[in-house]
Amino acid sequence: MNRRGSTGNGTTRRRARSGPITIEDVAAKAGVSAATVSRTLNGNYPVATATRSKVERAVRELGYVVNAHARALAGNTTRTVGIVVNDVIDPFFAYIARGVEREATGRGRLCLIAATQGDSRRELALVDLLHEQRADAVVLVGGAYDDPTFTKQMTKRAEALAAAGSVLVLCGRPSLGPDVPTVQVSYDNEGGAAAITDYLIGAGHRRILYLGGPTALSTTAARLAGHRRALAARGIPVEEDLIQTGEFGRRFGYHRLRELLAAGIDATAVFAANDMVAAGALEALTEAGLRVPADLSLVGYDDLPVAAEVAPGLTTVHVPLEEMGREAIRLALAEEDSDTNAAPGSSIMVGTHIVTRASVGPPAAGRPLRRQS
Amino acid sequence: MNRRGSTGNGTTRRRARSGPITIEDVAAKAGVSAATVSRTLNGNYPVATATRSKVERAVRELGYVVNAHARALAGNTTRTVGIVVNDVIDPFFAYIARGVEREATGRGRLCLIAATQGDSRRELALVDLLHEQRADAVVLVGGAYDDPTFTKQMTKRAEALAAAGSVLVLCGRPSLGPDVPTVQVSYDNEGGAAAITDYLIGAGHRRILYLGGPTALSTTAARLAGHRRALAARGIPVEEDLIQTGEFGRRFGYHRLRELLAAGIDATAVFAANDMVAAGALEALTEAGLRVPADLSLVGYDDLPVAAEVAPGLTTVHVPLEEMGREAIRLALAEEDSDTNAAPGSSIMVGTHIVTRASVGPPAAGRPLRRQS
DNA sequence: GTGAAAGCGCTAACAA
DNA sequence: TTGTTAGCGCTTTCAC
Repeated sequence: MNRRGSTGNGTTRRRARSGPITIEDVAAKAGVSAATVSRTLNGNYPVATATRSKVERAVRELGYVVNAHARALAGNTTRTVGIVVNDVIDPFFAYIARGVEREATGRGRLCLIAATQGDSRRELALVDLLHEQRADAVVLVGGAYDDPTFTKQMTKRAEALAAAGSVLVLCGRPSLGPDVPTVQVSYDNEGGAAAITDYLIGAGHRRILYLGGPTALSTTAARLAGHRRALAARGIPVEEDLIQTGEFGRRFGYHRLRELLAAGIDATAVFAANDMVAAGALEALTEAGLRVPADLSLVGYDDLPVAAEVAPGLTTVHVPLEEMGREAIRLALAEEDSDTNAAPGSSIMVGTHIVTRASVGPPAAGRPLRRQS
Repeated sequence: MNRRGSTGNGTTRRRARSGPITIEDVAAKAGVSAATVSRTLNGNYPVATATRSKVERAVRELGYVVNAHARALAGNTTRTVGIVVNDVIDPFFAYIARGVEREATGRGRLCLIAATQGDSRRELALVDLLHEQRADAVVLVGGAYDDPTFTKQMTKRAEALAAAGSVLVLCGRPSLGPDVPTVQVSYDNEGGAAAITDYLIGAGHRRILYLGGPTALSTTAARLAGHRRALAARGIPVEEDLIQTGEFGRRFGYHRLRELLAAGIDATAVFAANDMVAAGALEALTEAGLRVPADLSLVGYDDLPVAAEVAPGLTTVHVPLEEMGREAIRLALAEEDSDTNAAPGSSIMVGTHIVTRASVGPPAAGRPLRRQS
């Protein structure tokens, strides 16, 4: 409905209309052709200065705003990128999203964002939706689903995207397989974990409780792997009682450590799988009347804001999340912009480093540790 | 480049092509017309069951993905909404963004997001960009700019959007004026501030330090106004020394309170203009060896995650941020979907309530308070 | 229930 | 430097 009449209009005057202002309207008002208006607006073609000002004036007076969809359709270029996250609140995702948004904006792209709420089917549907939008790149962040069916379905979408000249970017999540056309941005998850475990060992700790993080998912299981590796490298036996995996949230850290404390734990330090878990652990410790780091040392992972906000500040592994988001777009658009379909799937790994705050000290004497009084 | 050849193809067979798969390809494969494919896909028109399955099969086998831009152009419907925030990291914005994203997704819309980084000119440019995208609604969140030129420019955009059948939504930010076509979602900023001040008074406090928040911007100045109003209502004189406005960040809370503590302050409670400031204040207090709430009570505003994360938990004013985001989209799309151009600018105010945690107690005896030792 | 045809608003050859 | 002319891929009358 509300379509403009055909051009077969009896009068020679501009036809009276109510619809949106189009490039034709601007052209008419400026006394030039639509092509000239287009060229002026896009500035990718020589236009006489006088013509240019006439056009600009007409645009201003008419309040003309180009229709991005018409442009996308005709020009075969959308100037948008998509990002799919678990949840826009979670700082882990939010920082990556910030990097994506900033880099995209810097390259003149708008950013489509969608949240899965941890639902893998929604994730697939959202990738489709972003494909429909013909986004120049679709970035998938963190939190993968460890399910072969899912992997197959996502692989199909990666291929479809690639066939359509776009690209699926895996940001901080496991690969879909060697032959799947994706771009990958990862960080040294295992290395960071090994480094901070080694840091704890260097501070004199031998009995370190590993707390939190799912057991299965490869990306995050890497942290535990790094922990084990560091222990092994120093010849410290791994005691399975000291490996307490579970979830990634603050609540898990609080509750599990609370239980452990009630039973009494024989450890001098806690390595929480991420800062959220660490914050929960700290709460349990404080509640139990235990001081950090005097009674127990504590480290986290990710270097989220909460690590700096708790008291004492958390020594943790810094992950350059925002940088990863930027890198995701850089890589994706590099493939895109350089017309070469050459690079079948570039991939990059960013480094991590330890941020020292106040939560680590030498091992305390008395053990096992229990809730006080 | 890469355009398909004209239809004047010598052969009767499907022409060999490499370009994207279009609705025509699906139609050919299913042995129906493009119109039928369209109707099947949109499900808004009767299609024979047999035909439907043929089409669905063709879609699946070809891996066809509809082109949203072509659809938008032809159907005059984009199914996207836009949101402009200061920064995607800031929980205040992130929660509202979550509401917008969820409500939009629930209504089959995709969400375009962009961040201003506090730059008003960027904000104007981003609204233009979202207009180009023909977003069904453009939501502007918080952080307004107190500048008549800016207001005029944004007003122009609100009008342009309205003329184009879209709508500008002001979410938690001041009105552009009575005649500007916008939708507004606000919260009871002043009421919340009055309520929590009254809560403090009820707990026995008479000398309350108000800390943080810009002096100028109307939205946030409302908090100070509410504070004053509650004091006045109880007949407590306002002492200007106890009004310490400034910024909205954690750093401000920390540094300003630290200075005040060094000089000694004669107050029994602190009302921080938001939870960030409160967190900073708490840090300064802890560092000074003062206990909350034993030595000093402390309240915040917004009920951001940090309020629950610090120890002791902050008693604060809960602002239903996510709900505001949802409401923004509901209102905007209600105007949109009900074709009535009737509602010139609906507006809604959501309520706030106090969340009680552990940071408020009875007034301490000894005063003035100083840094200990 | 289905097809043919027109056109959404723009860009990109190709001429001039 | 500018205008003319085809479409981009889809939806939607209007017929049948």
